[in-house]
Amino acid sequence: MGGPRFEPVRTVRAYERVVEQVEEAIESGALSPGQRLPSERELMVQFSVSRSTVREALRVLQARGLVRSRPGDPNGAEVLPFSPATLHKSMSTLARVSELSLAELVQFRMVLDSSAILLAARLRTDAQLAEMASAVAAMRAAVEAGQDAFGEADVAFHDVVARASGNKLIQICMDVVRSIVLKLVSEKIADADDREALMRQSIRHHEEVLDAMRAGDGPLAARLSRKAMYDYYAGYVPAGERAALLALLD
Amino acid sequence: MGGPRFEPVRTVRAYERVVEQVEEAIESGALSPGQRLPSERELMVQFSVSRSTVREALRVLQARGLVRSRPGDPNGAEVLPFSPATLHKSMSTLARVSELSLAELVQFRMVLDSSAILLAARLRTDAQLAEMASAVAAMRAAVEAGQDAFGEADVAFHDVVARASGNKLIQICMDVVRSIVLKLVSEKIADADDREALMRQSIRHHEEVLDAMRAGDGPLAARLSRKAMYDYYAGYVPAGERAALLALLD
DNA sequence: CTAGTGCACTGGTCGGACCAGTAGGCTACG
DNA sequence: CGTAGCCTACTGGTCCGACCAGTGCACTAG
Repeated sequence: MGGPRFEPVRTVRAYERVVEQVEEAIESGALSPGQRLPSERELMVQFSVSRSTVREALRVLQARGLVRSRPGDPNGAEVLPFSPATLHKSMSTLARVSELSLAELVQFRMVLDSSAILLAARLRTDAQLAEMASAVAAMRAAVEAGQDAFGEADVAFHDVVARASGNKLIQICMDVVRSIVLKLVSEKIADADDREALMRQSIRHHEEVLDAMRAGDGPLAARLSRKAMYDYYAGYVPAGERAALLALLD
Repeated sequence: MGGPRFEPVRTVRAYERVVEQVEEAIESGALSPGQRLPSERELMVQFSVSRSTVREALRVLQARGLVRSRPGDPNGAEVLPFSPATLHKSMSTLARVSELSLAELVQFRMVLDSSAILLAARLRTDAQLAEMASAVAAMRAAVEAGQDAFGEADVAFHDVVARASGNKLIQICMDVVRSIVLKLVSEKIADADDREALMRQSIRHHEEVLDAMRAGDGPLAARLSRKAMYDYYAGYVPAGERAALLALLD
């Protein structure tokens, strides 16, 4: 023992080093969204690697949502502003391959949504409160119109709440998980009668939550929102898994 | 108007179609983790594209964490079991480029952690409770030993809680966000005196949470955990942003 | 002054080539 | 007969050169 500690040699691929450098430039702010990378032929000179290597690096960067390239564009690849698209992608595959149950997803939404509402009840502006109210009004108007309009108004409501929570991470995660849940649920949509009853119930719940927020009672609003989410989705969740959701209700 | 609705032709890159097919095979279960893809030269025959195209597709799949390839391996690329690595990656870049503040991250942890504790208080087994107790004991023993051991014991505690919550999504997100927070905080570590006081305080808090869970009082345990997290991290959070964290305390 | 045409780029794809690894069969030696 | 060592047939990683189909811009012809 003693003597120098040898580390296992980690062979670093050439394209990985290209990725690292470009990634670092983007995250450090040296390259900001909207700016262009040099062309592939220019990059292969700067990095002194072949175009194949440059292209593989660009594919990785593109898969990570950092850049986008268009054929024929006289400029190089474009640096993109961050979008939760890759977060969404990886969470979606997580949901599929890792066997996330609908119950777990809904439970996660209950947690995030009620927390956002708790925060929003204390931090929201009056303008945001008005936005929420008009979203609920849109929901009411959409009962007859069709399910698309109702869903959109519902999403709009929760979007305002998420924004009002002041936490971008909560906002993004709610957005991602919500769309996954909606996709799962849309595959087994309830029949028309149930749907209309569900919609009316949901509107009532939203109004209650809104009232509680208006009154500044965050904990109440949060509790109501959990109950609302449960009532809305319980029918889609296998009976055996509902117990986990009930554990979140008071 | 009227007439056929023409959609804009979406030029699909060759490598994208390769990605789609392989991805579909993996997510449908036709290819399960541990299995091998055909070699690149074999794939270029099956898809009748060039090797460059196959390789770009493999780079994308690798960036998504679905496969891994090793040079010299007589088999092709290996199909990987899902790991939260790409989720972690995208959330990390989110934290960096999208300017997530430490306050937002800690707030997110407060939400997830307290929810996990709330669930765990009702769903945990006795064995898991014992694991938590031994983790706290390890924390106590580690105060003198060093900061690494303390941190590991702390992580172990929250890991058991996350598992006991029964929600894999919560578990994974907690893991990801926790490591990001720890990385941010480790850069501005408190000086030794404060640290020891923090550790002792943290242990006391963990014991209180543990007691509440033992008593089956989930809401109390959850409230205590939020308070504990706040006390532990408030010192690292700029004063102006602490208000958002306080909004989660009762 | 404008409409139209090229040209000089871009990224996407292809094919071939070489290298450095690895695994497993084969051989030659003990 | 058993084994240590070599040899070969693969693998992925990298490079090169070529061609195509787009795009934007300058230039030209009306």
